[in-house]
Amino acid sequence: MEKIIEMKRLDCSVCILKSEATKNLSVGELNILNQNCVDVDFKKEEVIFKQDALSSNIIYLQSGMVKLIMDGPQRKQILKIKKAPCYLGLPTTMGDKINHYSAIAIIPTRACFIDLGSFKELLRLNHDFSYEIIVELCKNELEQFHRCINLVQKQIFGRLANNLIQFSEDLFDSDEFDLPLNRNEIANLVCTSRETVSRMLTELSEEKIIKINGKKIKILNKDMLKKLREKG
DNA sequence: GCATTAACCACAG
DNA sequence: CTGTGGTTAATGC
Repeated sequence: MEKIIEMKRLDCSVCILKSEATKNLSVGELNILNQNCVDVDFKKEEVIFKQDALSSNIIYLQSGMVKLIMDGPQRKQILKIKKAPCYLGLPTTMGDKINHYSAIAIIPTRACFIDLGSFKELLRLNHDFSYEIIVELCKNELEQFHRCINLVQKQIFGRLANNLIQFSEDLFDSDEFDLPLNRNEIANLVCTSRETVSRMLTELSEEKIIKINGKKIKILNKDMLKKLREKG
């Protein structure tokens, strides 16, 4: 029995290559991590954690991509798309006992579940580790503030342009990519209707700013797209 | 008034 | 699931 568990244990040193925070861990601390985390593979559309469920894990995304969704009074709202490597659910696990949003894989995703107690222990033990976690949280907060301004003060072309640029620059590092969401979900992300997204995408295509073929998008005129983003 | 923006409905591939 | 057309309400010259 002990042996099987032993075999299933993972080697966190692999992840060290990716996470700014775990780079700082000593051998002993890494051992704590090693013995208190499990990694899981998720298929597209599988739920990684669910709103209103009890949360007792910090989740580290090793690979893949995820959408964060919150049930609002009117409808479900896509809060953000997150790409590995990153931590998931820091605010939802540290902020309350219960998840305030759900995370769903949008492509095959590998995630590491870290026991909350052990994670807190590492925060106490290693200041450099904690520092990196704080940096990640701060970046997240700034991003949210920008997203808020973007949503509230821009019209839909600006909002859509902003999100297309983010897909290209932050998620795919390419001017050509497959949309990870259907039109309805894009509408939800941009806070508009599905029909409006359709119309605007075809319009952007007619203006030769982007090229669309189903979910495939190619940005042809990034300058123009950026102007749209600025103008709102 | 008239124009613009964008949501909602309906219908067709 | 998507794209398009018609309609409608709100807002701003």
